[in-house]
Amino acid sequence: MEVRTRFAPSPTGFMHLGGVRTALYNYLYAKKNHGKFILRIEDTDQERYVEGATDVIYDTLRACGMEWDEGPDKGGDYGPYVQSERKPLYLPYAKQLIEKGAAYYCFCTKEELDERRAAAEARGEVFKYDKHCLNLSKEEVQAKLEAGTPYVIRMNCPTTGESTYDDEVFGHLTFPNDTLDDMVLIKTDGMPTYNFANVIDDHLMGITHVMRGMEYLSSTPKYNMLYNAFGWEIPQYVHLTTVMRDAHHKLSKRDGDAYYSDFIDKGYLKEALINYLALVGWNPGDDREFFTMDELIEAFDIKRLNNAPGIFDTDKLTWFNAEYIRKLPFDEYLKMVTPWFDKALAGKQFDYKRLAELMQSRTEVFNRVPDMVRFLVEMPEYDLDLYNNKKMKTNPDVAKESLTLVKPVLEGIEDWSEANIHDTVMAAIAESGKKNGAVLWPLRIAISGLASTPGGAFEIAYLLGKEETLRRLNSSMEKLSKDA
RNA sequence: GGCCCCGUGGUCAAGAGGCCUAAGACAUCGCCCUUUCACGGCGGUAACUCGGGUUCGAAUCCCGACGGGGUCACCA
Repeated sequence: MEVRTRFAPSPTGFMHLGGVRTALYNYLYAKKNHGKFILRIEDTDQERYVEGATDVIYDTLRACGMEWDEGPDKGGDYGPYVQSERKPLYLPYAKQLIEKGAAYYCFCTKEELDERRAAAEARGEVFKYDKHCLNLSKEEVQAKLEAGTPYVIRMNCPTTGESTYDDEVFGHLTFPNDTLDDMVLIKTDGMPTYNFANVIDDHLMGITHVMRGMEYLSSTPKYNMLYNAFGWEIPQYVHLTTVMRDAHHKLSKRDGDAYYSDFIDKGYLKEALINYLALVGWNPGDDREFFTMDELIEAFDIKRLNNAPGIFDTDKLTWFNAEYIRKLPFDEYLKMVTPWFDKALAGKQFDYKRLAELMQSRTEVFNRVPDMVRFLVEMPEYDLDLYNNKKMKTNPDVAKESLTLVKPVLEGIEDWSEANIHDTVMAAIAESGKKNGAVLWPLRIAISGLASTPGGAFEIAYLLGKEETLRRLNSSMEKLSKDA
């Protein structure tokens, strides 16, 4: 039988990383088995409708390389793929259930239920719908319906015994039936609830493997009752663990670190994000860590899905990102880093190509770039203490001598190329008998004002240009004789 | 609180009774390379939640405790 998986997000306007991972596993499993990956939009909550939200879903999935085989914008043999467009479909199924005695009309209002729920909570009890409306006679129900009384349709759950099912990740699961609540299938507005639509659609769309977050673990017995009531085959369940921010919280929008776009905006590469995400809760069984999408497809195996929640480690993601950035073809890196250079260096002319060469191995996340290059346009205030470096055998006094030595040398350089600056200054140092570090360290400090910079004294002098280099050198020498 | 799930270093994890004196990666620390930093190379610190069983033998199986998470909506 052909494998058919689905990703069924509700359009909230953002793609949660946990959702991206769920989509990814669904995609990988389908592709691995030469099956179909279906995209279905679950928008049965009309109050939560967000303009443009489906585009966010499309764009994210496509950007990551998870092209779906069937979906709202693509069609397919099982459409429509947007639940709100499927609305007329659901009621007849609910009515079938009523005829079978597996569901019933309920006329209790939301307000009444809220009151009863509050009362139950006040008594320290768990609220469970008491099947009040199940006891209504056929005539009473008929009368209320004819009178146009608003209603919902509830599922009639057993209150005794237990339910079991098998999950590919969690194994054999057992739940006592007395904790099952008669969930609403059809809402007052005629829309199905997720709980209902999900079952109907998964069946109608021929979904063979349901991979979703483990928050559905305990409501799955109810879904199974629905499948059974209809006489439908129950799909394979693959419940995925939660992606956590730390041991106590899942990734949430409040941290500003939960959405795909948060990370892309910060300058994380989607390839790095996908690669890392795949590894939170899954592993290939060997020591491989780097995967292209095709390699993930090849390596993916449900059996290697973990059943303990995983913490999303930004440090590791950042490492992945830095690795991916280093592997970028230079031209691509240059293109990507340019806007980040612009952020700090706006207006001034620098040799971006050379700067990029120096920066590529030092870039972990693009949003850290501006702070790393800003010193080129604005000489930082710095402390004379920076001239103290034991290993370089330098201190403010040594620095003063070194800078005095190097200044006329720099002034005399006509061809301000990096190579020429290097050769000329190195020759002068050799002639003076000084140690390289004793000259080069102070020089770099004098023209950068920073303890660490992307590149050494020559690279920075070159980037700055002769005029600015000498200007900084002079001002640093002044500072040195004034304060030292 | 009821029910359910989970429990190997700070993090991701390998491990499916002897191969474990517990792999690998990130982070961290140290050394080397080097005109700084980064890259790269080498090395170190660091874990089976606890308590009972079962067994000749347990990180692996069972029970309990503890800890964490999930779920109890006309949200998905």
